Amino acid sequence: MAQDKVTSLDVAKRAGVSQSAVSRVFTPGASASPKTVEKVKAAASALGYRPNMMARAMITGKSRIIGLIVAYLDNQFYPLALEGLSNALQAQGYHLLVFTASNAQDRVTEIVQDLMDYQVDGIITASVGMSNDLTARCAAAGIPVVMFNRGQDETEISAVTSANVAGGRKAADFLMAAGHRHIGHISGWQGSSTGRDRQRGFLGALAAAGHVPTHVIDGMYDRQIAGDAALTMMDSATPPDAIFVGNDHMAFAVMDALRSRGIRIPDDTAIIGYDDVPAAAWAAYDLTTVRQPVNQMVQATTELILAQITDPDAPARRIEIDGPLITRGSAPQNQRTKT
Amino acid sequence: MAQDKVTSLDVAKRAGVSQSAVSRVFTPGASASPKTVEKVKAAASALGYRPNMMARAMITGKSRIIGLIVAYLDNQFYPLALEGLSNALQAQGYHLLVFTASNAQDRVTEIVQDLMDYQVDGIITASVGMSNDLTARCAAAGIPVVMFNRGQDETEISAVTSANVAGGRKAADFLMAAGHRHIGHISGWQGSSTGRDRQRGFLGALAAAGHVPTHVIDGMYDRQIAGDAALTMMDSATPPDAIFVGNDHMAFAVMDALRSRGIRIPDDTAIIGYDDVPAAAWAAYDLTTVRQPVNQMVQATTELILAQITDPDAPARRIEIDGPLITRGSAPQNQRTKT
DNA sequence: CTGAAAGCGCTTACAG
DNA sequence: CTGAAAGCGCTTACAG
Repeated sequence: MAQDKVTSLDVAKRAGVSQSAVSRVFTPGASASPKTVEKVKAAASALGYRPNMMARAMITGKSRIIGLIVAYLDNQFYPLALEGLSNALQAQGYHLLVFTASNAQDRVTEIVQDLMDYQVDGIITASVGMSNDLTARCAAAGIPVVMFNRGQDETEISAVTSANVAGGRKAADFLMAAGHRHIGHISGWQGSSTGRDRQRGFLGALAAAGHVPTHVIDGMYDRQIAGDAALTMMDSATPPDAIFVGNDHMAFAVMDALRSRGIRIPDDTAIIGYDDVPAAAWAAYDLTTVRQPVNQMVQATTELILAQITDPDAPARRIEIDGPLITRGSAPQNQRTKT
Repeated sequence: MAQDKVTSLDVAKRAGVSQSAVSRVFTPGASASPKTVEKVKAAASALGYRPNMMARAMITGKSRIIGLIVAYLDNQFYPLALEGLSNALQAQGYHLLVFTASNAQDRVTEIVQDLMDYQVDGIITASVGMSNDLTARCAAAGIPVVMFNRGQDETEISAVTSANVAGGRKAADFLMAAGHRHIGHISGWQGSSTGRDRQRGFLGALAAAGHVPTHVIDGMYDRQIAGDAALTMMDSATPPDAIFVGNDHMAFAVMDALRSRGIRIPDDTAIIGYDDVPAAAWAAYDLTTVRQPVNQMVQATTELILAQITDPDAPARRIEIDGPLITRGSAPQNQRTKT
């Protein structure tokens, strides 16, 4: 069943040319006479021949495979990024070998090892921290790495993020302008750069205006923890009239939790999230949020990794992309000043 | 920078053995004396050697890569499936090469071609129909294919789905038992087996009880279309007091649309979805839905594809996994009978 | 158990 | 432009 494995030699025989000629016809920068091209193409399609990428990869050292390490596919932002990355790379003739991983450091080591075994041309990590050791190994092996939606200060490794500090600032400025004076913060995981940067921008802007947050709790990017944190705040002596939540995924949980207590949004408490995932626009949440421009981030990541693959000496770069605050019902403009 | 490319020959020299000996030490079913193993392992780790998967793949004809074709990553069900599939396969030493694609038939042809170029050991398609031609080509090339969450009648190709007909029936029985008599249906895309099967089960159960649906509209697995369909139903002469929606993703849109009109759920209209994605349990929706047991589906898919890779003569199988109806607030039990 | 040798399916100098 | 030949890094009979 199946006379599989049609090789370039088979095509060569049928076309009456050498095996090298066949190879040249299928190699982009090749030189072959129109006549040869024609004969080879005819024979190839008759036989159903396609060059073996593995063999090609072994010789050229280019697999045209890019490793992607992701975690948390329950946060809508990442599937969207994955889809965008896959599409953008596909258009350039590259493909994504996906590895799902938690943030556990040891697993990441193992995974990067696996990735390297596959001779991937590059690695994109989304929502995973990379140790310096790992970074060093990739550099030694000449494998470009780009971190997506995560920065890492200590190492000189490329990273693409949104302008998280500025974003946190926007959330604070917006809330203060809307007249809020009792503002809480349920942050993103403080073990991540996104969580830290957004918090830094947020608290910085508050402090600059002489304000102090009612509460600051690490939501760990977890629904349960975030929801509980919100209730803790409301049960305190100084319940906030607005909460900035470190990402949309947690903000939805916070809204669910508050509503379960009969707390009205935004009347009793306004909510701002971060990401602007599709569900933020759904009527049930109608969430005011700072947008992470996922398409631009995907494009920058793609360009960066491709540039580094093309030129191994290309310097690591850090790209920050600014995103607007999207005003929706969960935190309207001039809420308190209308009173 | 980087003395990359440590080959088995380098290790052999350092260990004082032949290159074949090195290869044997790294080949699972090999035979090597303890002394050889020790010397080779020492040399290998000193040099940082790891076998080149590409070279290995070329010889053995096994890449340990499985192609995954997905679409619609905005429907939470698929990211979850992707994550599960990736984890399960990773545990078996396989990895997923991801291709995102719409259902456009031509693109799929092209993609499968790409996939075959990479010498993938198998292909899993999620939410994509495969033409007979494509199926034939894969069979000819000896590449196992498993369709995930989609069946296809005409071809003898493996498929794993939930028990969609039974699921549709459950939705109908539940709604009738709850006392509903004016029941509408916003179906999944009728170009898909899931959309058709759920509808068939649903309408069949209704008919068996002597009931006729108030409306049947194809929601195309699209939020906008589904929401509009719901409003169309409510604006008609016979507004339904319950709607069965073809999947959760559309059901959320339907709930948003109805609420925007001030229609109360479930008091005015009860809603049932299909999938039981995580968001169905979120308080804002609290959606009654028929669960697709994603973990079991993932496991069955993994076992099936691995079995077919191991034994090329393994017959194609169709596996249906039954899932329970999960009762939540959007469609309570005995709703009308309580009145 | 182990080494020498052939070969997987290609690309790429090397001479024409 | 084109063919013969070497070689990419491995695995796997084949003889010891």
